Amino acid sequence: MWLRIDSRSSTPMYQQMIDEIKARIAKGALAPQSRLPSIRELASDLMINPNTIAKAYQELEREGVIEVIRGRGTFVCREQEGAGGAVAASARAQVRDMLTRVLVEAHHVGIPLADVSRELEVLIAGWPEERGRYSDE
Amino acid sequence: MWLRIDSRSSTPMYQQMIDEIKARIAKGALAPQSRLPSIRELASDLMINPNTIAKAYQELEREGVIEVIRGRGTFVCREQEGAGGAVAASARAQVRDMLTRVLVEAHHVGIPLADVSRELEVLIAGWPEERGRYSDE
Amino acid sequence: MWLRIDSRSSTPMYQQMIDEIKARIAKGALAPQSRLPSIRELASDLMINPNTIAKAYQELEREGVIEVIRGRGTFVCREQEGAGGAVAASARAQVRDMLTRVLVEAHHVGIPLADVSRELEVLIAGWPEERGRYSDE
Amino acid sequence: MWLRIDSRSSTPMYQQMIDEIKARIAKGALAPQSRLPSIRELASDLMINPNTIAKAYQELEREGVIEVIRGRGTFVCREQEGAGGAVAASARAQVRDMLTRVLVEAHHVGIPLADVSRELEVLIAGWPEERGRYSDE
DNA sequence: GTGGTCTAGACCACA
DNA sequence: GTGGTCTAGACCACA
Repeated sequence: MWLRIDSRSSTPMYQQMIDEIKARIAKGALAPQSRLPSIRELASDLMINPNTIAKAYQELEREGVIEVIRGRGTFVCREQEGAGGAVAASARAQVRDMLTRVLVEAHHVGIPLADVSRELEVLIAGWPEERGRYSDE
Repeated sequence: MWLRIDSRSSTPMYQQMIDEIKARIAKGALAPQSRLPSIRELASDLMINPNTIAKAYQELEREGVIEVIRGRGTFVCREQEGAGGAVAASARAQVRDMLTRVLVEAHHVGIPLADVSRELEVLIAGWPEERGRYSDE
Repeated sequence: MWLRIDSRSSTPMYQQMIDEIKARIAKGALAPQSRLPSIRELASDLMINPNTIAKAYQELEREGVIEVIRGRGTFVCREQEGAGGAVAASARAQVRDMLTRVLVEAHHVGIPLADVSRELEVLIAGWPEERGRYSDE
Repeated sequence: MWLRIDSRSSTPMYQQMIDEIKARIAKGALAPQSRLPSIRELASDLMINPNTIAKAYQELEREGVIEVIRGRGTFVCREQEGAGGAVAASARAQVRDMLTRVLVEAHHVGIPLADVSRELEVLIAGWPEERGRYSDE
């Protein structure tokens, strides 16, 4: 089974697919240019309505993560480089926002903020491939 | 206006309220024991149906964040419990999960992971009050 | 403080008073004929609205547990003997209903029914005074 | 009629539904995995507003008794968790509390405590299925 | 088809 | 005054 989806989860199935595919790409488990299963394949594989797969793929395409080439299939885009300037600013704002949420949640379950920081370091240290990007400092 | 809600957002209004109130408490902007506006007050303030406010308050009460005192009003709880035992494990797993999401998202918008880490440090440094909790190291 | 009431509890304060007073009588901590504090005394003692006390006392009087004697005060009734016949049947039905609830709850939290039974035996064994009533067998 | 609800009862209708459904599951009358009627079905069946049914279902889901599968319907959960750790302790305390209430009530209606005990034995003996749980002795 | 969100408004219980 | 329950009905997201 190419993908593992939990139909009982509260996050919609199409969203789970989006998250999982983006995660694989980010971790290098899905290389740029590589081909994704067709909607039909995946639908019968997961025993899920094809419309659900289609919705996930459409959203991924809209985000510029994958691209559909008529008659050939669906592929991971070469590079998703965050654009500079205004777009970058909003992207950073979004990341900051997500981090704030993590801290708020940590507070309410009684986890010290320092532990959150340490946890992040561990995750980054174990991250598969961070191919020579430069910090924008 | 006590709270700012975006009725056009895709996240439900009641969820926005929950998030915002938890954030304020976590940041110390809403002190323990302090009183929240009554459902009717907030409803007329935000021009939102009272049922929507009630739903948010009920969920916050269920989470142990606020408490209702009959006929008197709604108040921020004294203390959010420290993480202990099985609860702590799942809470930490959740935090790790949220952090992973942040890293995945950062990758896709082209933000170096080191920048995410730095951003987190900045947020923690500016966090209003972290009253002497101990890391569990 | 004669009585301990939790204003934060989800069970109404007047109901807590009813439960507690009935429990004390059942356990012999409040003897028949003994005098209860006046509404005013209790209200100022607990810093609670007198109307709330009055409501509890009224309900207890309606149930035949206490009696108000004009100008003298409020007293625990001599004996609350369950009447025979039809009343007894409905009383037994109520008890059976409560026991069923306990078993349902026990099931859902994963407590074996045998443990519930054992727990009940322990409670009965430690019951202060069961003055020679006869089982109706 | 799948469910019997008393709209004149002082216990809210949604609470009656919760109690009844949990009771059926505990007695094995509603098997794990089995499907509950849809909100709309049940609403028109009972001539009750769908929102009221939804509230009951949501609470049951929160308690981990049933689960919603998107677009498919609502189902009884596979297994109710066994009581372990801190949860177990508070669960047992709650059961003890409920039993105490029963004894207090029995006293006041004149039912000997021994009869309560016997009644419980009868209920347990007639309990549909108690599939090999172990007492924690 | 399924459940989730929200409104406008009535009525009730509690303090 | 406070919050809780319920209705009738609209509209939306998901599968």
